Amino acid sequence: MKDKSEVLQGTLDMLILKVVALGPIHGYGIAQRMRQISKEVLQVQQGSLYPALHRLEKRGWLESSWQESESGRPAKFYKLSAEGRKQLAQEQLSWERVAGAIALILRTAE
Amino acid sequence: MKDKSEVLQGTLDMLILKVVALGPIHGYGIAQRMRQISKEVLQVQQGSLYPALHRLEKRGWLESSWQESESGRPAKFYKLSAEGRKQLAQEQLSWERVAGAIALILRTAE
DNA sequence: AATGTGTACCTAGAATGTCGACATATGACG
DNA sequence: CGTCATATGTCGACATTCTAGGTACACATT
Repeated sequence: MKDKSEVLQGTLDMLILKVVALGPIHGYGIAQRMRQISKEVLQVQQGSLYPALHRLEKRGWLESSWQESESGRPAKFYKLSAEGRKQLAQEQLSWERVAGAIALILRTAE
Repeated sequence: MKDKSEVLQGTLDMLILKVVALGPIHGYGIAQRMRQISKEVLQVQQGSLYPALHRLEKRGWLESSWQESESGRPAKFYKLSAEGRKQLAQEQLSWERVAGAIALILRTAE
């Protein structure tokens, strides 16, 4: 009966990569931006966000550096690596393939 | 580097409910039908399929009965219950909401 | 007669990912 | 001084899917 768990398993990495691709941004900002662009639908929890960021950095798709946030406090800014850009492109293709297939099923008439 | 894992986490239940909604069908047939409709994209593994069917039956969304399959051998046929129909409608709505939100993010220009 | 292939069911264990809850710290504002 | 928004992080629980195994029967091929 959960109403708020809105991030589809397996899509979070792609979404993060995509948001970071829009320009360097810190973790907290990623969550805000995702929420804003998606009109409040996609709400990443912190317990999902930070592990995901570490995962992506470990795999070499993101690079980070400490800088000052807009509010003047320290924050870890992420940017996309070259490999991250490739990965994003691939995940996007895969998403479209699968989402298209699901649409086919859902649209099948009785 | 997995190439074949094609079922998006969280969508399997919905897909199964939808395929069963097309008419009574046995488990093995569900996998075939899904694969066929999706043009070979969605390939459910048996290790995912059967636990899912038991899960769905336990929750009261599917009902089963042993009957003869087309090949003459016994097979467990599933049909959608009234609650299953409701559940399917709800999951479909939720899917469209989330898939739409993801599309918004992916389409955001730099 | 033996072997393989397709149908049809099933389970156990591992891997993964997400969430809820918690913990920490700072700056701004009343 | 307390509270809120910002900002990072961890930990354990939970659900889901996959890999890999198993059983059994029918039919076709060798």
